[in-house]
Amino acid sequence: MAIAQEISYRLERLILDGGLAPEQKMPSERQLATRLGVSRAIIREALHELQGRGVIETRHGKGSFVARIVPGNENEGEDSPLLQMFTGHPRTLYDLLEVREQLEGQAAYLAAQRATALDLHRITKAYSALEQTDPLTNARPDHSFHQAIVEASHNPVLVHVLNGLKNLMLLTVEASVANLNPREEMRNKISRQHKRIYQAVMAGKPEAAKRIAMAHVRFVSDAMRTIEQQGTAIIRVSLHASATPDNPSQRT
Amino acid sequence: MAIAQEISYRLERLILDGGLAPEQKMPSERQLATRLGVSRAIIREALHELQGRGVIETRHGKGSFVARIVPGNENEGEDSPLLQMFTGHPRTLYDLLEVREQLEGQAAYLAAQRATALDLHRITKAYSALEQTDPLTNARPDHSFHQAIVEASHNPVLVHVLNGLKNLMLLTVEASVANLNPREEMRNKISRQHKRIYQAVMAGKPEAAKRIAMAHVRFVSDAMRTIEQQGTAIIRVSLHASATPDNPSQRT
DNA sequence: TTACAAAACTGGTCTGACCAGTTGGCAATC
DNA sequence: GATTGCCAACTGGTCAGACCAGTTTTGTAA
Repeated sequence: MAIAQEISYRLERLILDGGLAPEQKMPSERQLATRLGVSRAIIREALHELQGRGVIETRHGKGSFVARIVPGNENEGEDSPLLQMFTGHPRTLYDLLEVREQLEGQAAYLAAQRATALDLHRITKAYSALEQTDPLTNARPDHSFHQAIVEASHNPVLVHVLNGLKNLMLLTVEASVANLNPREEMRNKISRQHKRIYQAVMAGKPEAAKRIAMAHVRFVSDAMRTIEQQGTAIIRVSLHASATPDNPSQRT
Repeated sequence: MAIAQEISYRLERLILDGGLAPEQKMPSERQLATRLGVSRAIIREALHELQGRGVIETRHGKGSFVARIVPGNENEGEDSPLLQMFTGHPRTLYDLLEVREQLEGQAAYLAAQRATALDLHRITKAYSALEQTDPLTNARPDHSFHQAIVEASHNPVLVHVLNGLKNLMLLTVEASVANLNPREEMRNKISRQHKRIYQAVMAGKPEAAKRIAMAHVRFVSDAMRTIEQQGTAIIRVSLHASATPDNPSQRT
Protein backbone atom coordinates (compact mmCIF):
# COMPACT_ATOMS: atom_id res chain seq x y z
CA MET A 1 0.00 0.00 0.00
CA ALA A 2 1.01 3.55 -0.56
CA ILE A 3 3.20 4.69 2.28
CA ALA A 4 2.15 8.31 1.94
CA GLN A 5 -1.47 7.31 2.42
CA GLU A 6 -0.51 5.21 5.37
CA ILE A 7 1.30 8.13 6.92
CA SER A 8 -1.49 10.62 6.37
CA TYR A 9 -3.89 8.08 7.79
CA ARG A 10 -1.83 7.62 10.90
CA LEU A 11 -1.39 11.31 11.39
CA GLU A 12 -5.08 11.94 10.97
CA ARG A 13 -5.88 9.21 13.41
CA LEU A 14 -3.47 10.78 15.83
CA ILE A 15 -5.22 14.09 15.55
CA LEU A 16 -8.64 12.54 15.80
CA ASP A 17 -7.72 10.66 18.89
CA GLY A 18 -6.69 13.87 20.48
CA GLY A 19 -3.03 13.02 20.54
CA LEU A 20 -2.65 16.31 18.78
CA ALA A 21 -4.99 19.12 19.71
CA PRO A 22 -6.18 21.93 17.47
CA GLU A 23 -3.75 24.82 17.12
CA GLN A 24 -1.01 22.53 18.26
CA LYS A 25 2.23 22.40 16.39
CA MET A 26 3.10 19.18 14.70
CA PRO A 27 6.59 17.70 14.67
CA SER A 28 8.80 19.07 11.92
CA GLU A 29 8.93 17.27 8.62
CA ARG A 30 12.46 16.08 9.26
CA GLN A 31 11.50 14.72 12.66
CA LEU A 32 8.50 12.90 11.28
CA ALA A 33 10.59 11.46 8.49
CA THR A 34 13.16 10.16 10.93
CA ARG A 35 10.70 8.83 13.47
CA LEU A 36 8.45 7.16 10.95
CA GLY A 37 11.37 5.86 8.98
CA VAL A 38 10.43 7.33 5.62
CA SER A 39 11.83 10.00 3.38
CA ARG A 40 10.94 13.61 3.85
CA ALA A 41 9.31 13.66 0.43
CA ILE A 42 6.75 11.15 1.64
CA ILE A 43 6.05 13.18 4.72
CA ARG A 44 5.49 16.24 2.59
CA GLU A 45 3.11 14.40 0.30
CA ALA A 46 1.14 13.10 3.27
CA LEU A 47 1.02 16.56 4.81
CA HIS A 48 -0.20 18.03 1.54
CA GLU A 49 -2.99 15.52 1.53
CA LEU A 50 -4.06 16.48 5.03
CA GLN A 51 -3.70 20.08 3.96
CA GLY A 52 -6.09 19.47 1.09
CA ARG A 53 -8.56 18.01 3.51
CA GLY A 54 -8.23 21.00 5.76
CA VAL A 55 -6.92 18.97 8.64
CA ILE A 56 -3.71 20.93 9.02
CA GLU A 57 -2.24 24.27 8.06
CA THR A 58 1.36 24.84 7.16
CA ARG A 59 3.37 28.02 7.57
CA HIS A 60 6.74 28.55 6.02
CA GLY A 61 9.51 28.66 8.54
CA LYS A 62 7.20 27.88 11.40
CA GLY A 63 5.74 24.45 10.91
CA SER A 64 2.49 22.60 10.47
CA PHE A 65 -0.41 23.05 12.80
CA VAL A 66 -3.58 21.15 13.45
CA ALA A 67 -6.43 23.16 12.01
CA ARG A 68 -8.78 24.76 14.44
CA ILE A 69 -11.76 22.89 13.17
CA VAL A 70 -10.64 19.37 13.64
CA PRO A 71 -12.75 17.10 11.47
CA GLY A 72 -12.69 19.62 8.68
CA ASN A 73 -15.91 21.37 9.46
CA GLU A 74 -16.71 23.73 6.69
CA ASN A 75 -19.73 24.90 8.59
CA GLU A 76 -17.77 26.82 11.14
CA GLY A 77 -19.10 30.09 12.38
CA GLU A 78 -22.22 29.70 10.35
CA ASP A 79 -25.39 29.81 12.29
CA SER A 80 -26.61 26.28 12.20
CA PRO A 81 -30.30 25.62 11.94
CA LEU A 82 -30.14 24.62 15.54
CA LEU A 83 -28.67 27.93 16.51
CA GLN A 84 -31.46 29.74 14.80
CA MET A 85 -33.95 27.51 16.43
CA PHE A 86 -32.30 28.21 19.70
CA THR A 87 -32.38 31.92 19.28
CA GLY A 88 -36.02 31.79 18.42
CA HIS A 89 -36.99 29.49 21.23
CA PRO A 90 -35.16 30.05 24.47
CA ARG A 91 -36.75 26.96 25.81
CA THR A 92 -34.26 25.06 23.73
CA LEU A 93 -31.63 26.07 26.21
CA TYR A 94 -32.90 23.48 28.61
CA ASP A 95 -33.13 20.88 25.92
CA LEU A 96 -29.53 21.58 25.17
CA LEU A 97 -28.53 21.31 28.77
CA GLU A 98 -30.42 18.08 28.93
CA VAL A 99 -28.27 16.64 26.19
CA ARG A 100 -25.14 18.21 27.54
CA GLU A 101 -25.73 16.53 30.85
CA GLN A 102 -25.36 13.17 29.18
CA LEU A 103 -22.53 14.06 26.87
CA GLU A 104 -20.47 15.92 29.42
CA GLY A 105 -21.01 13.08 31.82
CA GLN A 106 -19.75 10.60 29.33
CA ALA A 107 -16.87 12.82 28.37
CA ALA A 108 -15.79 13.10 31.97
CA TYR A 109 -16.12 9.37 32.39
CA LEU A 110 -13.99 8.59 29.39
CA ALA A 111 -11.51 11.32 30.22
CA ALA A 112 -10.95 9.89 33.67
CA GLN A 113 -10.46 6.57 32.04
CA ARG A 114 -8.35 7.39 29.03
CA ALA A 115 -6.58 10.66 29.59
CA THR A 116 -2.90 10.62 28.78
CA ALA A 117 -0.28 12.56 30.62
CA LEU A 118 -0.54 15.25 28.00
CA ASP A 119 -4.30 15.41 28.38
CA LEU A 120 -3.97 15.77 32.11
CA HIS A 121 -1.50 18.53 31.60
CA ARG A 122 -3.87 20.40 29.32
CA ILE A 123 -6.75 19.93 31.69
CA THR A 124 -4.68 21.18 34.57
CA LYS A 125 -3.67 24.20 32.57
CA ALA A 126 -7.24 24.97 31.67
CA TYR A 127 -8.32 24.48 35.22
CA SER A 128 -5.69 26.85 36.52
CA ALA A 129 -6.79 29.47 34.05
CA LEU A 130 -10.33 28.90 35.16
CA GLU A 131 -9.45 29.52 38.78
CA GLN A 132 -7.49 32.64 38.09
CA THR A 133 -9.96 34.32 35.82
CA ASP A 134 -12.81 36.48 36.81
CA PRO A 135 -15.79 34.55 35.49
CA LEU A 136 -17.80 37.69 35.33
CA THR A 137 -15.78 39.11 32.53
CA ASN A 138 -14.77 36.02 30.68
CA ALA A 139 -16.60 32.80 30.11
CA ARG A 140 -13.93 31.35 27.85
CA PRO A 141 -11.92 29.60 30.51
CA ASP A 142 -15.03 27.80 31.61
CA HIS A 143 -15.57 26.55 28.11
CA SER A 144 -11.92 25.69 27.64
CA PHE A 145 -11.95 23.60 30.76
CA HIS A 146 -14.91 21.58 29.61
CA GLN A 147 -13.39 21.35 26.15
CA ALA A 148 -10.14 19.97 27.48
CA ILE A 149 -12.00 17.22 29.24
CA VAL A 150 -14.01 16.38 26.17
CA GLU A 151 -10.89 16.06 24.10
CA ALA A 152 -9.33 13.81 26.68
CA SER A 153 -12.17 11.39 26.08
CA HIS A 154 -10.41 10.35 22.89
CA ASN A 155 -13.71 9.81 21.19
CA PRO A 156 -13.73 11.75 17.91
CA VAL A 157 -17.46 11.37 17.54
CA LEU A 158 -18.05 12.82 20.95
CA VAL A 159 -15.65 15.61 20.18
CA HIS A 160 -17.38 16.24 16.90
CA VAL A 161 -20.87 16.29 18.33
CA LEU A 162 -19.96 18.60 21.14
CA ASN A 163 -18.00 20.71 18.73
CA GLY A 164 -21.08 21.03 16.63
CA LEU A 165 -22.82 22.38 19.66
CA LYS A 166 -19.94 24.67 20.37
CA ASN A 167 -21.71 27.85 19.52
CA LEU A 168 -24.63 26.86 21.63
CA MET A 169 -22.39 25.76 24.43
CA LEU A 170 -20.68 29.08 24.46
CA LEU A 171 -24.00 30.76 24.65
CA THR A 172 -25.24 28.62 27.46
CA VAL A 173 -22.02 28.79 29.36
CA GLU A 174 -21.95 32.51 28.98
CA ALA A 175 -25.56 32.74 29.92
CA SER A 176 -25.05 30.60 32.94
CA VAL A 177 -21.99 32.49 33.97
CA ALA A 178 -23.73 35.78 33.50
CA ASN A 179 -26.70 34.63 35.46
CA LEU A 180 -25.17 32.52 38.10
CA ASN A 181 -21.93 34.17 38.92
CA PRO A 182 -23.31 37.33 40.36
CA ARG A 183 -24.75 35.18 43.09
CA GLU A 184 -22.02 34.48 45.52
CA GLU A 185 -23.20 31.15 46.76
CA MET A 186 -23.80 29.81 43.29
CA ARG A 187 -20.42 30.90 42.09
CA ASN A 188 -18.90 29.02 44.97
CA LYS A 189 -20.91 25.91 44.28
CA ILE A 190 -19.97 25.91 40.63
CA SER A 191 -16.38 26.49 41.50
CA ARG A 192 -16.49 23.57 43.87
CA GLN A 193 -18.07 21.40 41.23
CA HIS A 194 -15.36 22.26 38.77
CA LYS A 195 -12.82 21.35 41.35
CA ARG A 196 -14.41 18.01 42.04
CA ILE A 197 -14.65 17.23 38.35
CA TYR A 198 -11.04 18.15 37.95
CA GLN A 199 -9.98 15.97 40.84
CA ALA A 200 -12.02 13.00 39.72
CA VAL A 201 -10.58 13.14 36.23
CA MET A 202 -7.06 13.56 37.49
CA ALA A 203 -7.51 10.71 39.92
CA GLY A 204 -8.82 8.49 37.17
CA LYS A 205 -12.21 7.86 38.72
CA PRO A 206 -14.61 7.46 35.80
CA GLU A 207 -17.81 6.86 37.72
CA ALA A 208 -17.21 9.74 40.07
CA ALA A 209 -16.23 12.06 37.24
CA LYS A 210 -19.34 11.18 35.34
CA ARG A 211 -21.62 11.61 38.29
CA ILE A 212 -20.19 14.96 39.26
CA ALA A 213 -20.09 16.29 35.73
CA MET A 214 -23.70 15.34 35.18
CA ALA A 215 -24.68 16.86 38.48
CA HIS A 216 -22.83 19.98 37.50
CA VAL A 217 -24.75 20.46 34.29
CA ARG A 218 -27.94 19.55 36.02
CA PHE A 219 -27.23 22.08 38.73
CA VAL A 220 -26.62 24.82 36.22
CA SER A 221 -29.79 23.93 34.41
CA ASP A 222 -31.88 23.86 37.55
CA ALA A 223 -30.40 27.05 38.83
CA MET A 224 -31.17 28.87 35.63
CA ARG A 225 -34.65 27.56 35.63
CA THR A 226 -35.16 28.86 39.10
CA ILE A 227 -33.70 32.21 38.31
CA GLU A 228 -35.76 32.54 35.22
CA GLN A 229 -38.92 31.89 37.13
CA GLN A 230 -37.98 34.62 39.52
CA GLY A 231 -37.93 36.88 36.55
CA THR A 232 -34.44 38.04 37.29
CA ALA A 233 -32.67 36.20 34.56
CA ILE A 234 -30.79 38.21 32.02
CA ILE A 235 -30.68 35.24 29.80
CA ARG A 236 -32.84 36.71 27.12
CA VAL A 237 -30.79 39.80 26.96
CA SER A 238 -27.53 38.01 26.70
CA LEU A 239 -28.70 35.39 24.30
CA HIS A 240 -30.55 37.43 21.81
CA ALA A 241 -31.29 41.08 21.74
CA SER A 242 -34.62 40.59 20.14
CA ALA A 243 -36.41 37.39 20.72
CA THR A 244 -39.83 36.29 21.48
CA PRO A 245 -40.29 35.16 25.02
CA ASP A 246 -41.75 31.95 24.03
CA ASN A 247 -43.49 29.66 26.34
CA PRO A 248 -43.31 26.11 25.39
CA SER A 249 -45.63 23.30 25.51
CA GLN A 250 -46.57 21.26 28.44
CA ARG A 251 -44.27 18.44 28.96
CA THR A 252 -45.55 16.76 31.97
CA MET B 1 3.55 32.12 -2.79
CA ALA B 2 4.15 28.41 -2.58
CA ILE B 3 4.57 26.92 -6.02
CA ALA B 4 2.87 23.69 -5.06
CA GLN B 5 -0.23 25.64 -4.05
CA GLU B 6 -0.07 27.57 -7.26
CA ILE B 7 0.10 24.39 -9.27
CA SER B 8 -2.73 22.68 -7.47
CA TYR B 9 -4.77 25.81 -7.92
CA ARG B 10 -4.11 25.94 -11.62
CA LEU B 11 -4.87 22.27 -12.08
CA GLU B 12 -8.10 22.62 -10.18
CA ARG B 13 -9.04 25.59 -12.31
CA LEU B 14 -8.31 23.55 -15.36
CA ILE B 15 -10.64 20.82 -14.22
CA LEU B 16 -13.37 23.19 -13.15
CA ASP B 17 -13.20 25.13 -16.39
CA GLY B 18 -13.92 21.94 -18.20
CA GLY B 19 -10.49 21.53 -19.64
CA LEU B 20 -10.49 18.16 -18.01
CA ALA B 21 -13.67 16.18 -17.63
CA PRO B 22 -14.47 13.69 -14.89
CA GLU B 23 -13.04 10.25 -15.44
CA GLN B 24 -10.52 11.76 -17.79
CA LYS B 25 -6.89 10.92 -17.42
CA MET B 26 -4.57 13.68 -16.44
CA PRO B 27 -1.12 14.15 -17.96
CA SER B 28 1.58 12.11 -16.29
CA GLU B 29 3.55 13.63 -13.47
CA ARG B 30 6.65 13.86 -15.60
CA GLN B 31 4.78 15.61 -18.37
CA LEU B 32 3.25 18.08 -16.00
CA ALA B 33 6.60 18.74 -14.43
CA THR B 34 8.17 19.45 -17.80
CA ARG B 35 5.34 21.56 -19.17
CA LEU B 36 4.86 23.62 -16.04
CA GLY B 37 8.58 23.97 -15.54
CA VAL B 38 8.76 22.62 -12.02
CA SER B 39 10.17 19.55 -10.39
CA ARG B 40 8.22 16.36 -10.23
CA ALA B 41 8.24 16.52 -6.45
CA ILE B 42 6.21 19.71 -6.60
CA ILE B 43 3.76 18.13 -8.99
CA ARG B 44 3.35 15.22 -6.64
CA GLU B 45 2.72 17.49 -3.68
CA ALA B 46 0.13 19.44 -5.63
CA LEU B 47 -1.55 16.25 -6.76
CA HIS B 48 -1.66 14.98 -3.21
CA GLU B 49 -3.40 18.14 -2.18
CA LEU B 50 -6.04 17.69 -4.87
CA GLN B 51 -6.26 14.10 -3.80
CA GLY B 52 -6.97 15.17 -0.27
CA ARG B 53 -9.71 17.43 -1.54
CA GLY B 54 -11.20 14.58 -3.51
CA VAL B 55 -10.65 16.30 -6.81
CA ILE B 56 -8.59 13.55 -8.35
CA GLU B 57 -7.81 9.91 -7.85
CA THR B 58 -4.46 8.32 -8.49
CA ARG B 59 -3.74 4.75 -9.45
CA HIS B 60 -0.32 3.23 -9.40
CA GLY B 61 0.98 2.46 -12.84
CA LYS B 62 -1.98 4.05 -14.53
CA GLY B 63 -2.09 7.69 -13.73
CA SER B 64 -4.23 10.34 -12.12
CA PHE B 65 -7.85 10.81 -13.02
CA VAL B 66 -10.37 13.53 -12.43
CA ALA B 67 -12.74 12.30 -9.76
CA ARG B 68 -16.30 11.59 -10.72
CA ILE B 69 -17.58 13.96 -8.16
CA VAL B 70 -16.43 17.33 -9.33
CA PRO B 71 -16.03 19.88 -6.59
CA GLY B 72 -19.11 21.97 -6.44
CA ASN B 73 -21.67 19.25 -6.56
CA GLU B 74 -19.75 17.13 -4.17
CA ASN B 75 -22.07 18.03 -1.35
CA GLU B 76 -24.86 16.23 -3.08
CA GLY B 77 -24.18 13.01 -1.35
CA GLU B 78 -23.98 14.99 1.84
CA ASP B 79 -20.99 13.07 2.99
CA SER B 80 -20.19 14.98 6.09
CA PRO B 81 -16.62 15.31 7.24
CA LEU B 82 -17.46 12.94 9.99
CA LEU B 83 -18.76 10.43 7.51
CA GLN B 84 -15.55 10.60 5.56
CA MET B 85 -13.64 10.21 8.73
CA PHE B 86 -15.78 7.29 9.61
CA THR B 87 -15.33 5.45 6.36
CA GLY B 88 -11.64 6.07 6.58
CA HIS B 89 -11.37 4.94 10.15
CA PRO B 90 -13.59 1.97 10.92
CA ARG B 91 -12.62 2.18 14.53
CA THR B 92 -14.78 5.26 14.71
CA LEU B 93 -17.72 2.92 14.60
CA TYR B 94 -17.19 2.06 18.22
CA ASP B 95 -16.74 5.66 19.15
CA LEU B 96 -20.07 6.31 17.53
CA LEU B 97 -21.74 3.49 19.34
CA GLU B 98 -20.27 4.78 22.54
CA VAL B 99 -22.03 8.08 22.03
CA ARG B 100 -25.18 6.45 20.77
CA GLU B 101 -25.42 4.43 23.92
CA GLN B 102 -25.84 7.61 25.91
CA LEU B 103 -28.06 9.40 23.48
CA GLU B 104 -30.37 6.51 22.77
CA GLY B 105 -30.62 5.83 26.47
CA GLN B 106 -31.61 9.37 27.16
CA ALA B 107 -34.03 9.38 24.25
CA ALA B 108 -35.74 6.29 25.58
CA TYR B 109 -35.87 7.80 29.02
CA LEU B 110 -37.46 11.00 27.83
CA ALA B 111 -39.76 9.18 25.47
CA ALA B 112 -41.11 7.04 28.25
CA GLN B 113 -41.62 10.18 30.21
CA ARG B 114 -43.04 12.56 27.67
CA ALA B 115 -44.52 10.62 24.82
CA THR B 116 -47.96 11.78 23.82
CA ALA B 117 -50.70 9.53 22.54
CA LEU B 118 -49.65 10.36 19.01
CA ASP B 119 -46.05 9.48 19.77
CA LEU B 120 -47.07 6.17 21.23
CA HIS B 121 -49.09 5.46 18.16
CA ARG B 122 -46.16 6.18 15.89
CA ILE B 123 -43.85 4.07 17.97
CA THR B 124 -46.28 1.22 17.93
CA LYS B 125 -46.58 1.46 14.18
CA ALA B 126 -42.83 1.43 13.73
CA TYR B 127 -42.50 -1.47 16.11
CA SER B 128 -45.06 -3.50 14.21
CA ALA B 129 -43.23 -2.87 10.98
CA LEU B 130 -40.05 -3.93 12.67
CA GLU B 131 -41.52 -7.22 13.72
CA GLN B 132 -42.98 -8.02 10.37
CA THR B 133 -39.96 -7.23 8.27
CA ASP B 134 -37.15 -9.48 7.46
CA PRO B 135 -34.21 -7.65 9.00
CA LEU B 136 -31.87 -9.37 6.62
CA THR B 137 -33.18 -7.50 3.65
CA ASN B 138 -34.13 -4.21 5.17
CA ALA B 139 -32.57 -2.29 7.98
CA ARG B 140 -34.88 0.69 7.64
CA PRO B 141 -37.55 -0.47 10.08
CA ASP B 142 -34.90 -0.84 12.72
CA HIS B 143 -33.82 2.71 12.19
CA SER B 144 -37.39 3.96 12.02
CA PHE B 145 -38.19 2.39 15.33
CA HIS B 146 -35.29 4.08 17.04
CA GLN B 147 -36.13 7.29 15.27
CA ALA B 148 -39.71 7.26 16.50
CA ILE B 149 -38.50 6.94 20.04
CA VAL B 150 -36.05 9.76 19.64
CA GLU B 151 -38.74 12.04 18.34
CA ALA B 152 -40.97 11.16 21.22
CA SER B 153 -38.35 12.58 23.52
CA HIS B 154 -39.55 16.03 22.56
CA ASN B 155 -36.07 17.36 22.80
CA PRO B 156 -35.24 19.18 19.55
CA VAL B 157 -31.56 19.26 20.39
CA LEU B 158 -31.48 15.54 20.88
CA VAL B 159 -33.38 15.02 17.66
CA HIS B 160 -31.03 17.35 15.86
CA VAL B 161 -27.88 15.74 17.13
CA LEU B 162 -29.04 12.24 16.36
CA ASN B 163 -30.31 13.40 13.03
CA GLY B 164 -26.90 14.79 12.29
CA LEU B 165 -25.57 11.33 12.87
CA LYS B 166 -28.26 9.80 10.74
CA ASN B 167 -26.03 8.72 7.91
CA LEU B 168 -23.66 7.16 10.32
CA MET B 169 -26.47 5.57 12.23
CA LEU B 170 -27.83 4.04 9.08
CA LEU B 171 -24.45 2.66 8.30
CA THR B 172 -23.97 1.21 11.71
CA VAL B 173 -27.47 -0.12 11.90
CA GLU B 174 -27.04 -1.69 8.52
CA ALA B 175 -23.69 -3.02 9.48
CA SER B 176 -25.00 -4.41 12.72
CA VAL B 177 -28.02 -5.90 11.05
CA ALA B 178 -25.93 -7.44 8.35
CA ASN B 179 -23.49 -8.82 10.86
CA LEU B 180 -25.70 -9.79 13.70
CA ASN B 181 -28.86 -10.99 12.10
CA PRO B 182 -27.45 -13.99 10.35
CA ARG B 183 -26.76 -15.37 13.78
CA GLU B 184 -29.97 -16.83 15.06
CA GLU B 185 -29.39 -16.32 18.72
CA MET B 186 -28.30 -12.74 18.28
CA ARG B 187 -31.26 -11.90 16.17
CA ASN B 188 -33.46 -13.23 18.91
CA LYS B 189 -31.69 -11.27 21.58
CA ILE B 190 -31.94 -8.07 19.64
CA SER B 191 -35.56 -8.73 18.91
CA ARG B 192 -36.21 -9.25 22.59
CA GLN B 193 -34.37 -6.05 23.43
CA HIS B 194 -36.50 -4.12 21.00
CA LYS B 195 -39.57 -5.57 22.57
CA ARG B 196 -38.49 -4.61 26.05
CA ILE B 197 -37.65 -1.09 24.97
CA TYR B 198 -41.01 -0.83 23.33
CA GLN B 199 -42.80 -2.06 26.40
CA ALA B 200 -40.91 0.20 28.77
CA VAL B 201 -41.64 3.26 26.69
CA MET B 202 -45.28 2.36 26.31
CA ALA B 203 -45.59 1.69 30.01
CA GLY B 204 -44.01 5.02 30.80
CA LYS B 205 -41.08 3.64 32.71
CA PRO B 206 -38.19 6.04 32.04
CA GLU B 207 -35.50 4.35 34.08
CA ALA B 208 -36.22 0.96 32.65
CA ALA B 209 -36.42 2.28 29.11
CA LYS B 210 -33.10 4.02 29.50
CA ARG B 211 -31.40 1.04 31.01
CA ILE B 212 -32.61 -1.34 28.35
CA ALA B 213 -31.90 1.00 25.47
CA MET B 214 -28.36 1.54 26.68
CA ALA B 215 -27.87 -2.15 27.18
CA HIS B 216 -29.16 -2.68 23.67
CA VAL B 217 -26.63 -0.41 22.06
CA ARG B 218 -23.93 -1.78 24.27
CA PHE B 219 -24.87 -5.30 23.29
CA VAL B 220 -24.70 -4.45 19.61
CA SER B 221 -21.35 -2.79 20.09
CA ASP B 222 -19.89 -5.68 22.04
CA ALA B 223 -21.27 -8.20 19.64
CA MET B 224 -19.74 -6.45 16.67
CA ARG B 225 -16.45 -6.15 18.40
CA THR B 226 -16.45 -9.84 19.06
CA ILE B 227 -17.42 -10.68 15.54
CA GLU B 228 -14.83 -8.40 14.11
CA GLN B 229 -12.14 -10.01 16.17
CA GLN B 230 -13.19 -13.33 14.80
CA GLY B 231 -12.51 -11.89 11.41
CA THR B 232 -15.93 -12.73 10.13
CA ALA B 233 -17.34 -9.26 10.14
CA ILE B 234 -18.46 -7.87 6.84
CA ILE B 235 -18.54 -4.43 8.25
CA ARG B 236 -15.75 -3.09 6.13
CA VAL B 237 -17.21 -4.53 3.04
CA SER B 238 -20.63 -3.14 3.65
CA LEU B 239 -19.28 0.19 4.68
CA HIS B 240 -17.07 0.54 1.71
CA ALA B 241 -19.73 -0.62 -0.63
CA SER B 242 -22.02 2.18 0.37
CA ALA B 243 -19.38 4.83 0.73
CA THR B 244 -17.21 4.22 -2.26
CA PRO B 245 -18.07 5.63 -5.66
CA ASP B 246 -16.93 2.38 -7.20
CA ASN B 247 -20.17 0.86 -6.22
CA PRO B 248 -23.22 2.93 -7.02
CA SER B 249 -25.41 0.52 -5.20
CA GLN B 250 -28.37 1.33 -3.08
CA ARG B 251 -27.72 4.06 -0.68
CA THR B 252 -30.83 6.11 -0.86
C1' DT C 1 21.62 45.68 29.50
C1' DT C 2 20.58 46.22 24.85
C1' DA C 3 21.19 45.45 19.77
C1' DC C 4 22.22 42.89 16.27
C1' DA C 5 24.04 39.39 13.53
C1' DA C 6 25.13 34.59 13.12
C1' DA C 7 23.48 30.02 13.83
C1' DA C 8 20.05 26.72 14.06
C1' DC C 9 15.86 25.76 13.43
C1' DT C 10 11.43 25.56 10.18
C1' DG C 11 9.25 24.62 5.45
C1' DG C 12 10.00 25.00 -0.05
C1' DT C 13 12.20 23.34 -4.14
C1' DC C 14 15.20 20.70 -7.10
C1' DT C 15 17.71 16.70 -9.03
C1' DG C 16 18.44 12.20 -10.33
C1' DA C 17 18.13 7.75 -9.16
C1' DC C 18 15.67 3.36 -8.45
C1' DC C 19 11.47 0.41 -7.26
C1' DA C 20 6.85 -1.22 -8.58
C1' DG C 21 2.53 -1.72 -11.07
C1' DT C 22 0.41 -1.49 -16.13
C1' DT C 23 0.24 -1.82 -20.86
C1' DG C 24 1.25 -2.71 -25.52
C1' DG C 25 3.79 -4.74 -29.01
C1' DC C 26 6.68 -8.09 -30.88
C1' DA C 27 8.20 -12.65 -31.46
C1' DA C 28 8.02 -17.50 -30.67
C1' DT C 29 4.79 -20.94 -30.62
C1' DC C 30 0.56 -23.67 -31.39
C1' DG D 1 -3.93 -16.99 -38.31
C1' DA D 2 -4.55 -17.12 -33.41
C1' DT D 3 -2.43 -17.62 -28.99
C1' DT D 4 0.97 -17.25 -25.65
C1' DG D 5 4.63 -15.09 -23.30
C1' DC D 6 7.91 -11.85 -22.44
C1' DC D 7 10.19 -7.47 -22.56
C1' DA D 8 10.35 -2.58 -23.13
C1' DA D 9 8.19 1.63 -22.22
C1' DC D 10 5.10 3.79 -20.07
C1' DT D 11 2.80 5.09 -15.26
C1' DG D 12 3.12 6.35 -10.21
C1' DG D 13 5.93 5.46 -5.49
C1' DT D 14 10.02 6.17 -2.80
C1' DC D 15 14.45 7.69 -1.65
C1' DA D 16 18.75 10.49 -0.81
C1' DG D 17 20.96 14.70 -0.45
C1' DA D 18 21.45 19.24 -1.68
C1' DC D 19 20.25 24.10 -1.54
C1' DC D 20 16.96 28.22 -0.97
C1' DA D 21 13.93 30.94 2.05
C1' DG D 22 11.51 32.34 6.11
C1' DT D 23 11.62 32.23 11.60
C1' DT D 24 13.47 31.80 16.07
C1' DT D 25 17.20 31.34 19.20
C1' DT D 26 21.37 32.65 20.87
C1' DG D 27 25.65 34.55 21.81
C1' DT D 28 28.43 38.33 21.51
C1' DA D 29 29.74 43.00 20.83
C1' DA D 30 28.47 47.69 21.76
